[in-house]
Amino acid sequence: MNRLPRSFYARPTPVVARALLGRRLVRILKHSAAPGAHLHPPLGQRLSGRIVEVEAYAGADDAASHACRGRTPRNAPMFGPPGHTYVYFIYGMHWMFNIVAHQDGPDTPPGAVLVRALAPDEGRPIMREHRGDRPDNILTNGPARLAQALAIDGSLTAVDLCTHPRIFVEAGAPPPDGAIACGPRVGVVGDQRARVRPWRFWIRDNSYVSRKT
DNA sequence: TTTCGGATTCACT
DNA sequence: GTGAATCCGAAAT
Repeated sequence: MNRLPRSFYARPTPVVARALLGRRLVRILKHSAAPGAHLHPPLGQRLSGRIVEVEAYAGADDAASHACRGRTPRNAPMFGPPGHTYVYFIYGMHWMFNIVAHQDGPDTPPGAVLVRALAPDEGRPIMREHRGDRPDNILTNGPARLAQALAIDGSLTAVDLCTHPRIFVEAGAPPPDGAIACGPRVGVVGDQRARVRPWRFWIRDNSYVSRKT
């Protein structure tokens, strides 16, 4: 295990977003209670995938960011230390997994990176169960899908990726610059500046990216 | 206390 | 391509 250090997340949000591509998001599930399980170390089932698509949401002047209207109980993690999680519920049924990322300090704007897609790796059979036995090509290509596949919900908001035993990001292998594409974020409507900001980053030609264009 | 709409997905046409 | 599902946070009443 080789977790990304706190300093990785303590940079401008779009910089962190781009740098997260290719890294490995890891989720450790508790073992089901098997006879004699208490005799062994709590290793747990390991699920993981490489991050292939992300979006940055940052600053007081980003109308698409949950933090744009100031701190509330929901978005409080975005105002906290970099390297923590921000998980929220939307559309009455979906969980979105974000990583808090912004420069450290008293007057720096809050920000977070939405993880939109993974290329699934370890624990695929378990992810498939979580996803209702849907085919592998729609296992983790979408923010709500990957949260479901990795069993991520609100209980994992505001936890520290640098120390939490059951969710973290490993250094992995970032793609070459030429393999990275960027463009406007998905589902952002209204405010013109927010709409056109090229803060969605993905690995070019990767089949797990949530949508074309 | 009510209303509104959302960083989405799925089933169906 | 279209509409439904379904809850909660935030703003308005």
